[in-house]
Amino acid sequence: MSSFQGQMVEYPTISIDRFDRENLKARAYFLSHCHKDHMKGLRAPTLKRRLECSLKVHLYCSPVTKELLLTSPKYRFWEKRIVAIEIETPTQISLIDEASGEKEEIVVTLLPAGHCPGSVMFLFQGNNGTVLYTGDFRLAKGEAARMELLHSGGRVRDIQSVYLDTTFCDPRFYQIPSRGECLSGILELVRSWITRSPYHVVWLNCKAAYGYAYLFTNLSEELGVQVHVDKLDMFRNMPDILQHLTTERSTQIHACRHPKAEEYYQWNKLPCGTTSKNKIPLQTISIKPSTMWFGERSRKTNVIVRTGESSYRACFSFHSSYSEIKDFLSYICPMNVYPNVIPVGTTLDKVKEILKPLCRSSQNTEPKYKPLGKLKRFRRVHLDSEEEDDLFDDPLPVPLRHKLPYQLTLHPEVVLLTAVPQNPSEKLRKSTGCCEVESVHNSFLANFIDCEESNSESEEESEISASVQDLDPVVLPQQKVDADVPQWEVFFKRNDNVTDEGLENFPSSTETRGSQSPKLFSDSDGESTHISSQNSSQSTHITEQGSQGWDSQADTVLLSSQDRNGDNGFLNKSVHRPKVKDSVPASQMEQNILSPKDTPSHVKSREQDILEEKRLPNYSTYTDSQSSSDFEIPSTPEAELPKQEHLQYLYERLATGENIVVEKAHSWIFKN
DNA sequence: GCGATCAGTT
DNA sequence: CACAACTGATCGC
Repeated sequence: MSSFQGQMVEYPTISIDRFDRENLKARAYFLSHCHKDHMKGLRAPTLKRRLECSLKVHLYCSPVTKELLLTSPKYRFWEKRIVAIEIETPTQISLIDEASGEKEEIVVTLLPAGHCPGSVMFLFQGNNGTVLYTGDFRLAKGEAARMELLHSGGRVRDIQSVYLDTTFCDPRFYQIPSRGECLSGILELVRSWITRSPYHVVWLNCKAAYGYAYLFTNLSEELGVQVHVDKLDMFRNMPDILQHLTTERSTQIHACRHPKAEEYYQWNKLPCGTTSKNKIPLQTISIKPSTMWFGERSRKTNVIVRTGESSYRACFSFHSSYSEIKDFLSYICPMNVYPNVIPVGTTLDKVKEILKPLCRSSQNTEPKYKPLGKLKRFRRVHLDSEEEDDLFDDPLPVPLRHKLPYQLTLHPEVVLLTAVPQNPSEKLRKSTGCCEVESVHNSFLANFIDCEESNSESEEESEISASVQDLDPVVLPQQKVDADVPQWEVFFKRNDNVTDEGLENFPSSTETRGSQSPKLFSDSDGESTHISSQNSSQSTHITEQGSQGWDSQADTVLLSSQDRNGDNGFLNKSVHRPKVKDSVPASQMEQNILSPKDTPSHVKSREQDILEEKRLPNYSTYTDSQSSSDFEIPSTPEAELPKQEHLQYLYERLATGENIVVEKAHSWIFKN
């Protein structure tokens, strides 16, 4: 819960995300996203009255936020006073004191925050310096480096203060599985269920909050099944979201709600009814998106956790993890940082203690040089003319250039890779200002799900860890591999460190698919579910943008290949599959088919086969879009660019299963 | 009656 | 152990 009071020390005449008390006097208002806890006072009669007499007061937000806000009649009175500002378009605003006529100019730039549809960060530039208000955000490691407008003259802007979303700024929340990993996990769970028969349905037990649209659209996109929701009028002008939603209950994916949701959750009843239109009982599983987090050194487990016979929790987070926050802030390296949130169980001082070392020290006021890697190199020459923070020499800053799709603007050569098979939902993501970078890439990446120790909640039945077993046949574009840097995929061998435990997580996907059995794996003791993390925690951060946490990529790569090998012909969605006994509960089927205790030996050999294939010279066919960009954009200024021979060495050692010195690897790749 | 606040729940 | 939303009780206008 944000404890930001609405005002920044540098620009106290504007108010952001708070509209009560002192903020009633603001010359301008800003709303970062449409969540209630950032809208305090926004519909209060006092503010409404003020608006009626102060005609120059406006509310600035993203176009999507405006749309969502005005959907609610309670906020309609704002209609004439909301100014939608396009993402990444520096815009000058005059802050006028209506009593004195005093005027101050400020330039604001909206940057995508990846928190929910329309969510943005605000970058303010004015006479009191450049400040960044992050609102709530979920940005993967390295994403700040790709935000062009955070840079100037090839460097990170000199930022005076950051007002930071510190929701998870505590080492407890060291990592949260990436959006892509979570999405993949949920996708495969849903797929494994709804492909059994038309009467197998999934209920996504989501809160009434913006932020799940991206989940719905991705599931719908991948599975070709619309999502049943109660309301969709807020998306009426967002066709790319709208097309994936329906208010018609005869679909297999539901996100409809009910006041007594918990009862439904426990009894696996669908809020909109328990039988199909022709009175056939529906087989329902429920999935509750929840934040799951993992400590730095914790064991691995899955992003899907089974909580009952037919109920699951799936990892889903709207906020950046501890390591993502640290990456973000250390990249920006401002003079000051102000936490917007004090997480429960910690204090302002503790949070500051964590964040202060990531800021510029008071001794060294010189902004640190931030090499921009490819971003810098790919900047066009003409851009240099508008660099060096000189926006105020120009009375009316205009957009820096013709607006390109986000990724194009930021990382042109990555776009060449991903834009080839135009992702049909890219427009949507753009339009919602949410998660563009990661989503787009992950739809190709087929990120998978493994992460460390679960924060199981003690509720409902004892939890059963479950793992989704295989991935959908993601069509990867043929991708160019950076020839300069050794590729992890070439060297990594799945069975390096595969223990029996590890294998349990990887029953053959061909097996699974062949029988249309569930792709879930249940394990009652939880101890044996985790994938041996030795290797993957050493895995280098070779994802490109949309990059995830720094581990688990090895598994991701493996699974992607495994899946594609075993599963290419499987495209038939929503067809009845007679082989499966519809009435058998998922748990039973999983036990029957995927019992960890008797993983058939041929499964292992199949794995080996796959791994062999992975090492074939034509591996590039299967290579994820994981270019080397992260090496070229070190996440900290101190980070050393790994040398080719080092990487070569590292990968070879890992590939052959030999020990390497972990600290050494970390010093190349990770910050501390 | 409405809204703000708080505690509790999910 | 979180979030974001909701519910219900209480208080004040």
